[in-house]
Amino acid sequence: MKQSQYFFKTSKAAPKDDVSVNARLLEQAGFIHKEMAGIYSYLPLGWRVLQKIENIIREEMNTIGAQEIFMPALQPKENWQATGRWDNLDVLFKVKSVHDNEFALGPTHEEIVTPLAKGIVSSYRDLPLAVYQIQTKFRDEARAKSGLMRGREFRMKDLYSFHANAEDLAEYYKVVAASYKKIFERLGVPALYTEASGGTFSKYSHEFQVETPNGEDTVYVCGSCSLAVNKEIYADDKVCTDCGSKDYRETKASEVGNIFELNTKYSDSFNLNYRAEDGSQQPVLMGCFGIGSSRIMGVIVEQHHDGAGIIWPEAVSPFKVHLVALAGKDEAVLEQANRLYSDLLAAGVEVLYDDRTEVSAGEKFADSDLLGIPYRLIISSKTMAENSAEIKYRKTPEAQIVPLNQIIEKFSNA
RNA sequence: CGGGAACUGGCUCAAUUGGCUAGAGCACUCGGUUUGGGACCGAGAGGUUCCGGGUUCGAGUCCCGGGUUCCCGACCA
Repeated sequence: MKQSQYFFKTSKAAPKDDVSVNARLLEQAGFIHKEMAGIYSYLPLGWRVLQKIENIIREEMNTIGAQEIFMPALQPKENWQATGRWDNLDVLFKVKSVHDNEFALGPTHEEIVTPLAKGIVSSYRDLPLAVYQIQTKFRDEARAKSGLMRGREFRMKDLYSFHANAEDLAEYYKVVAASYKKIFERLGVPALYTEASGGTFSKYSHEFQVETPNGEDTVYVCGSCSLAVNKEIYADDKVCTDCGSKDYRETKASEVGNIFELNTKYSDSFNLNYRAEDGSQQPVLMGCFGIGSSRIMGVIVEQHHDGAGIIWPEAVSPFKVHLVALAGKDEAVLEQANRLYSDLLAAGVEVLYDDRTEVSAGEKFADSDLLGIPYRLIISSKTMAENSAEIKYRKTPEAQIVPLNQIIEKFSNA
């Protein structure tokens, strides 16, 4: 993509109010734009990052046999009344049309997926099943805050599983937990497996917490095995359920995933039953497993930045390479940069090309640091004299001169 | 939902005790200069000072009401 035509603009001044690192850097660098408190537009750069995050999640969901579906954000009032949440869920958006029809704007999708499964599941032979979606969620938070960390409209992957018995549900719960661990590692934000309350559905749940000073949660991390406990259920005499240690340290963290055994909570509300082998009717057991993909984008920035800007992990960077032409009025330099850009595109390398001719070198470097793409390729009259390009790494001060004929090979497969 | 702070051009800010035609930088347009760490000169365009009321000869500034945003807390399937 040529930067001169790309739908974004960096700003020299940070946004006035936003103090959180992710809000400040993502807005200043032109990845997102705030529309209201907790509600953002994603510009091409930000949208690419979100897509990368969600594609990694998608790959891992598919790997554990979950099937992708897509459910509506606008949902029938009756379903929410059936579970009692029309009146009891304090973050629910209720919308009314000009015809006075009322709907819920989905904060989560148990009220859709459970009746949906009724049409599919009728026998033990149909179980187990797992479906997921990646969707925009709506929750009227009392206080939206910290950029993408807590929004009123946000992105989430939600997985729902259906089982014939508790053992099968417990088994899948472990499979998902292992999958989540891998996902957060791939995303560059390793998460603490954290014991938490089960809310209204179950005795317990597990959260995936990423340590960050800006996190909303307080967790206690076992010093010997790193199993964590959320403050909400932590006791002073807590003994680690995994290794028996009593040695805990306190830390701030942000919840990026949460997994629950719903058991028959929603099956009961919607009479989701199956016929067992002995001919009896039995309630289906359910699990629900969430990952906040837009929050993760914020958490990644909170963890990966420096004074000059963002430092994207390669797996989620909007582009792999930032090609910067320092051409000025030197047509030959510009031509060489253009040629390298074409070659990189032809080789399938994701490249953002700073082709702007009216912008000083210093400004280009400052913008490049702010954007945080892992590899910067510089073409200038200096590199041209050596028939080479300079590679500068975003996360280290290091730079190297590489002959032009080796550039494509270097980036096309690594 | 409680407390605090803020709101002036697309962005960041200024405007003396209530006083003249609301200024500057960034960004933008035109011309020129410049190109390895946020260059410069000249010209130009861009405003319902969050909204509504009030006080006053006169309100960006003072008063009342409302809104929005950020921060702290409470809340948080």
